[in-house]
Amino acid sequence: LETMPGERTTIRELARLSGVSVGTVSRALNGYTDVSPETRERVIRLARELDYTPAAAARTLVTQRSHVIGVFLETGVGRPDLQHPFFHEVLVGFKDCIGSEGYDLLLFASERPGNGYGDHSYLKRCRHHNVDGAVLIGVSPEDEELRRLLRSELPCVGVDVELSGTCTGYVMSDNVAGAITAVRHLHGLGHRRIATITGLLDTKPGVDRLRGYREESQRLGLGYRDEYVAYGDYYFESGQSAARRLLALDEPPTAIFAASDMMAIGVIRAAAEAGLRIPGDLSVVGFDDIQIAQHMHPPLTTLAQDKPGLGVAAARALLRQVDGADTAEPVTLPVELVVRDSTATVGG
Amino acid sequence: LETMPGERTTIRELARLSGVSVGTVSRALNGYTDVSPETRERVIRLARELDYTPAAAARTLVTQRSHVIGVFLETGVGRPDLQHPFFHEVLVGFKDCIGSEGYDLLLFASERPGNGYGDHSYLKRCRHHNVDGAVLIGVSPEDEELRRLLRSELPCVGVDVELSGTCTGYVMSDNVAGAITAVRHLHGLGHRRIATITGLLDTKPGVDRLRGYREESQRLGLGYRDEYVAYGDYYFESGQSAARRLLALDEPPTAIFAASDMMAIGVIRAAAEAGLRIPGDLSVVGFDDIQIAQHMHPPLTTLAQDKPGLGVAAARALLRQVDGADTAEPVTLPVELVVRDSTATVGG
DNA sequence: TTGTAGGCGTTATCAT
DNA sequence: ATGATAACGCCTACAA
Repeated sequence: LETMPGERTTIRELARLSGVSVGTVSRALNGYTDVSPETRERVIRLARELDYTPAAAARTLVTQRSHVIGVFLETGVGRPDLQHPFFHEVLVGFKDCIGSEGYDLLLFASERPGNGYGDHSYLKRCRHHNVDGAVLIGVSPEDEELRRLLRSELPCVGVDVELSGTCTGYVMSDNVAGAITAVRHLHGLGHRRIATITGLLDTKPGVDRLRGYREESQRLGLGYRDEYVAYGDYYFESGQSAARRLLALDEPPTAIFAASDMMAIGVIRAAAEAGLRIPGDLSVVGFDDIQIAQHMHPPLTTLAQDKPGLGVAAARALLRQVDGADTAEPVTLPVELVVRDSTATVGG
Repeated sequence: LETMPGERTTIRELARLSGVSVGTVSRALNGYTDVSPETRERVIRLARELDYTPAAAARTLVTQRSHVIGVFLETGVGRPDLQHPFFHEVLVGFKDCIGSEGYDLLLFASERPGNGYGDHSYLKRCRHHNVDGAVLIGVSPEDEELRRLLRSELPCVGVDVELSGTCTGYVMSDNVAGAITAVRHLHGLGHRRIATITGLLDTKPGVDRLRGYREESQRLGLGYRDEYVAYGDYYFESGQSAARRLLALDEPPTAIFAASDMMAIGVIRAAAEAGLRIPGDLSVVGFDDIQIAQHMHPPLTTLAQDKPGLGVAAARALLRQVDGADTAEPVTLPVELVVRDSTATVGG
């Protein structure tokens, strides 16, 4: 009852050893009902003893289902968002959820897999590996190659990017509501001169957070001041320099809503340079709730995104498509205001 | 010259359309020399027009090479190291390097891929997908299942974990040297009462950083004080509470070497609580050089690990194995002292 | 309930 | 230089 050490145990081997045909083995292993209990038990036991595992390649070939989900996680210099640990945290949630459903993840790394046949486009790479679906993170929606993928019949889901296509959905935090909450929180503390530092405005989260800021400012009758909108790119440096400009204004803001925690940290730094105390002289609200946010000095008030939750939502949306759903509703997850010590009543 | 829209273009289709046999098409596409220039050109052009890509599954089946590298990135609660963005940064370097060599990454997510055949062990999961090699991140080397994988003939490489086995190597920063450098730096600034906060001592980096601290302390004649060694787990909270204990000592240290930046940030926080100024009253050195290290207040002096470099080194080591190398030397990468503002001359 | 056989898309080994 | 043809490991009608 032994096999060669280095050799892969095949279904044929199992058949030989258990004295039935390969067809029967396959049926037994795959839980078909039309196989006698004794046979099934014998086969399963043997499979366990020999530590048998089916060859995914063979199975994929015949069933045309790979049980693998493709992941495009763009980390190039063009899309620096990915240095952001944010996406990795989303990916963890995605992985856990999809894993529990029997799928593995293929992280696309090569533009010419197997060194063959020239550069691979999004769609080509998916087809090459026969992935059952794909999740797109940090991609730019304008890309023509990407549009071809979305036009195909392959289930896709975007994270933090508004994708539309045949079987395509996306997940995103409720950025507008988050920004509104931020402004309202500051307003509630008595602030009337509230500025914002935006994220990249070629990303939907960036645009939405700005929109929420504007809407709520207007609604609260704060009036719109062009000079109170500074443009950033989510990163520390842009937050710091934007804050410097803001604080140098004739009528500087008493509160700043930054569209990311990293920028908020930059704001705090700029405030320190200017000899301002947080939150005494300036209140700061961030966005994301990254890990160190709570460990800053002072701990940062921010809008917490449910990062693993976004991953789980993406996974669910994708699996629904894979299982043949015909609709692909975009899903929006709520964000939560976490009040810590970087905000206080105005002048307080 | 058209194919069905949703249908996959196969090599057979290519053969039909170009009027040659599938064998010839395969040879033409794979760059064999024994095919006439005209035929080759015709086939390649057709393949491009039809956006043909070979089915990885079929190819894997016959060649027994998948051009896929498996990734075990343990993110469970048991191994919380993975919340650490550190490993993700390593993974980026790994991915880029391995991608340029024509490989893609399979991120293992499911314990029962395809919902079949019971839970999969490390080895089983690798065999299932026929990966050409595997990289192990955040795993515990004691695991019996893991040892079975390492005993197999499958090329493996560990990151920050000392693995040994048939075709197994590992990559790691020079943690001992890093700790030595930290102590020497502080000693050079006049510090004589230097404490440390360790990382997890069931990880090699944790042990090595402590060893370096001890060795250099002894060498410099600082004497060994048991009370100057506090135990942490790499995370903020442990750094904070360890620092509180250290600072409450009768003869508190004037400098603390923390085995991670997160703990160093915890130290800074504890110092602030105690009314101590950094670096005036206490110097702090971290380890890792995580992104926010430079943006802290004060910017953190730390030992920078080359995270993408570790990934690249891991990739190279693994590919060497895949290509048939018989040796698997562990590789150690140097760390670099980055002096910022959290360290100063004693009492300065 | 079980066996047989065809086929999934390639590559590789023969001939020719 | 090219064309058959046999694998690769598995699933799934269809037959028995």
